[in-house]
Amino acid sequence: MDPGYVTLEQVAEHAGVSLATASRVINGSTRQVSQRLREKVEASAHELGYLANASAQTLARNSSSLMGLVVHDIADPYFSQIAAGVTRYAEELGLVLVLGTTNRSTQAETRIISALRSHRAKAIVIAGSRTTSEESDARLAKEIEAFGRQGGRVALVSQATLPADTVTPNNHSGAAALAQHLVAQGHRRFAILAGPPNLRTARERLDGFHCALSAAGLELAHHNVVHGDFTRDGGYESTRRLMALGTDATCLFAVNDVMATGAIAALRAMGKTVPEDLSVAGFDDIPTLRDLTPSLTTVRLPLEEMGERAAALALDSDHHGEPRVVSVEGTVMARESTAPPRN
Amino acid sequence: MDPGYVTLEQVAEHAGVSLATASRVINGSTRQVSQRLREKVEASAHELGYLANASAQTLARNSSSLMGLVVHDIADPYFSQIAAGVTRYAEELGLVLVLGTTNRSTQAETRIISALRSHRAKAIVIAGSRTTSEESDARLAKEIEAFGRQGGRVALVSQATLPADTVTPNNHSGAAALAQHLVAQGHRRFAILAGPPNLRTARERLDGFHCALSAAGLELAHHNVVHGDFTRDGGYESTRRLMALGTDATCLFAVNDVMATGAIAALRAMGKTVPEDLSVAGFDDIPTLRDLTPSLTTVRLPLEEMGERAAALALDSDHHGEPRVVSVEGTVMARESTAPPRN
DNA sequence: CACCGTTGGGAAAACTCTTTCCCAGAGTAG
DNA sequence: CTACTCTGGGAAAGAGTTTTCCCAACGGTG
Repeated sequence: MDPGYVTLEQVAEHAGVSLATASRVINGSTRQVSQRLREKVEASAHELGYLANASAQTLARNSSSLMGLVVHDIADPYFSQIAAGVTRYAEELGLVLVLGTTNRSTQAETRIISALRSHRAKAIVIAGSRTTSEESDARLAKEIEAFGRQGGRVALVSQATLPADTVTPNNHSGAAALAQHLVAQGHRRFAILAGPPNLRTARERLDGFHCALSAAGLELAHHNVVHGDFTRDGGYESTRRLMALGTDATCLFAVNDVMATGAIAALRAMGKTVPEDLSVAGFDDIPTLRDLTPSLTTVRLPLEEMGERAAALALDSDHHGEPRVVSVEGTVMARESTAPPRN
Repeated sequence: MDPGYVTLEQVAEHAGVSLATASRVINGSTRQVSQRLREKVEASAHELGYLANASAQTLARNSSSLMGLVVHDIADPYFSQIAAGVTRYAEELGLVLVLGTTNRSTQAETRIISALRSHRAKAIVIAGSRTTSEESDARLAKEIEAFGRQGGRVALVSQATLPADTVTPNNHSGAAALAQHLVAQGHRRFAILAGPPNLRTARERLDGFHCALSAAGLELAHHNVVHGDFTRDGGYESTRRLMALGTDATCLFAVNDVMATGAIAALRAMGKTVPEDLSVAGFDDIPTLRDLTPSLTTVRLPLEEMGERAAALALDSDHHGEPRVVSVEGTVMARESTAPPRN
């Protein structure tokens, strides 16, 4: 009856040494083992095809080689980019990455984090903007705190209200820079697809854009700001509503690229051409969207790098003070979807 | 000194019962526990904030709640779609998903699988076409076999040479159906961006397309088939090479959507318009690419569903015979990037 | 009322490692 | 030559669960 795996005890026996010695050979412990025994153990391990039992190791060491990543939706290119960065960093350190998706449910989020806690994960990266709801934040903060007491560390991507290291895009300044660019192009009246009203990221981009307009002495008409889902279809839908009400705007700013994509599709369906009838700009610079026609004016965010840096923060175990905040600047990518307005 | 976690023993003590009883209450075992004790234990567990140690459970049960997913690149929308399907299924069953990315290295692949083996994962889904290299397949087959002996199960997405359950798109028939559609539109001379020569998926799509042309009595000129990377940039590059050599084709078939995207970009850069100067078709129907202009004629694959079905196969533990193969048909999506050729 | 089967509780072994602690032997200094 | 310090090996004690095995109590049958 082949159980399918070999234990360290069998390796030790096969090599004619004690369990302790075998253990010391397999994982280079601080203790020395003589060359002779070392070779014997290594030979036996190889011959028997020994593979350590990770759970037993985790239990004995009380620390695992797992790292967690929590995203809203892995099929969303925004998150899959970040995931690629986190993955790369984890792989480099020989860590195993656990992926949890929340579908924007805070309940799922706490469930996932508690699962990671139960697995004694080393660190967790939580990506994805949070709603501004106080009460779900409190629940999450409690989980994070519990995780910290266990010796785990958390880093966040693009959200700064929780007590943990954070990598956050400077949404405010990115949106402001975009606004300045558009104003310089000659636009004076803007419409905004502002996404969900309580989503922090969406809010910051809206605010940044708004501020820059104010600074330029321009007003943003209330009826030109429409809220909707943070998705392609949300952008489509919001644009239809905006146009149905009529707008005098010459430029439409969607607070992320996928919404901008939906907006362009909606405008095309209505027989409007971009940028001739209306300019459209987005935010994020999603790689898969770079080949849209017209190509999208947007703000580039180094998403993969952000993931990597968040992973690095989460795994930097010798920092123990105030949460650190790394702010990442976006750069305006001027492309075809915006053009000076026709007078 | 707060260790940060509560053990089952502490719960048992707090509730005034034995460790065995506490264990039986927390995970509904087959054994009954009286209502009275059950409530006491539950109350204690809740009061102390008990969270089971997953490693200890895995060790004791010799079976974990982990499920593995192996992809080439999580930022590639093809894989992130599949990942979304697998995730959904895993989450439904309360399993924790471990994500491994190989960057198309078979070495990384075996490393990841052995890590999953060491964690006593329940099942693994391996997504992504394999190269047709015999020798790396053999190594992988050995890992999979070892995993099976441990009681784990593997399912593959889109590759059928290994001895494990497989969900595979019918690349051959999908490409053939696409070819038929294009021939019916009036095209007679085709060029193909065939991807890497040794990549199974690419090969099958090429073959299917080729077969259908032959059946229609059409030839495929050798110089009209160009190989290159399976990526957006590979498509761009391949198209440039194709056009530099000159082609008489009226329609260009790229064996996946991202390559088709690169092709359209390259053509545009050369001042050619699609579909007027040249029709372009792809394969996969990546959602984020649906808003391209012109919209892409392609073959739709239900990627998320494929991921889900693969997960289901991998977790269906009462099947123990020959590997099963689930074939998924693609459907031709006729859109704007192809049009009847101008005579 | 004796016997038997069932129910529910607890003690303890098992799972596979890591690490502490102890000990023998070798080397070194006084 | 003794005493002391290293060095490297092994026995055994954990780590936190699950599960087997044993036992007491109870209810029903003849």
